[in-house]
Amino acid sequence: MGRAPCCDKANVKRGPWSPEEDAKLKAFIETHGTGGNWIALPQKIGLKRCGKSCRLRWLNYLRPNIKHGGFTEEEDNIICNLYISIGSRWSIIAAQLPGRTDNDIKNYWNTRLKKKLLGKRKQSNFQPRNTNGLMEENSYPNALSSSALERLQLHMQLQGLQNPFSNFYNNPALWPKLHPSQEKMVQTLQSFKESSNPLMQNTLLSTHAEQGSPKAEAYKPATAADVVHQDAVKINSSKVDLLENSLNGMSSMDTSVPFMGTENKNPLDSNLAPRGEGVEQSNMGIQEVSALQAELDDILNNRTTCYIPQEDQMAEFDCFREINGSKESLMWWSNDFDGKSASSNSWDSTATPVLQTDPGMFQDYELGYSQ
DNA sequence: AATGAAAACAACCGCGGGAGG
DNA sequence: TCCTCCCGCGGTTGTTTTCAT
Repeated sequence: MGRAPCCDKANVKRGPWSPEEDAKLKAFIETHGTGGNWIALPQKIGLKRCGKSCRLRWLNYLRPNIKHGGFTEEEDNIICNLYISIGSRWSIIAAQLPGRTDNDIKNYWNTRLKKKLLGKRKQSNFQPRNTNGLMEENSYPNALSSSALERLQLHMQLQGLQNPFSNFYNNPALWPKLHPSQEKMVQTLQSFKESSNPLMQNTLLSTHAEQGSPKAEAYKPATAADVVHQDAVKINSSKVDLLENSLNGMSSMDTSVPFMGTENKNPLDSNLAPRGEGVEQSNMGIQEVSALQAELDDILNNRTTCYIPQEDQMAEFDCFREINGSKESLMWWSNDFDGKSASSNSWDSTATPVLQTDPGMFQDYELGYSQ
């Protein structure tokens, strides 16, 4: 059983839109709106187009205040930063760039920006070396998806040695505000763990309380900062869960949830934990328990593991020789992140683009405008 | 000037999730 | 609570334009 088609494909026109079709669609929507039903809209105005096609045409080209082409350097920086931190979530990225659509940004990234940034990458490089300095087969970077590797490389290129999460972890001012119910939970849990690290509070919240709180569940993240924050919490909560469960000797632990699941899109995540392996409870020896205890302590004390490329790996990239930015350059997010931006979207020109609030925010590094 | 390759742009497709009955 | 419909998203494909030879 396949999915039912959204329209009768035999009777709809496909391909480029004519000026007449554009005019019809634009005129109708400007006077009547979409009517809340894109599927029915083409019949209303006598267009032989799929409703989805109409929607796409309107959102990407016909609605007011759309900008095409001519991306500025600042926009490049924003796109690059956000891609590295949250991946290909184009709608979220577009929400930070008024007048830009997710499709436009996606195309721009795929056709130009990515090449601009990665074009200088040496082929067949970034092979990790073993202790003898020899290339290893099937080693970690090869196991990463091209997207993950791309983001990792971009991140390293732009941020030097910094793990994107490390500054984020260490600077509470960068964290997005929590839902009030979450804040309350944090306060409760604070005394429980006596942790001085607010992120750990969030971790505990996520690990032990979030699923049981409909309000917290309903508080869906929508900003770039929210997404990054959520990723960070997810990483640590998974790990803390596993470690705590291990140390508690829970025999019923679900080891089917690896640290690096398919949802985990951040390449750096893979450095935070063993790849895809659960903990063998029954065979766990004292040494393993000690190691886990130490690892848990690291997390609780905010000593997050991060991928630090070796000198020789760094040297493999032309880009590193071009970096003149500061290692402290990852202060992407201001305190202005809050719930109000969560409702923004790419076609809402009235939405406050949170990343625009500080024009100097992206001065820490420059893209390679050498061409 | 012709032609093929590459780049850029535009549109389509299918899936997931939310809203509402 | 379940089911259906629709919207929105991200990946992919198709078309057009530009560039190099």
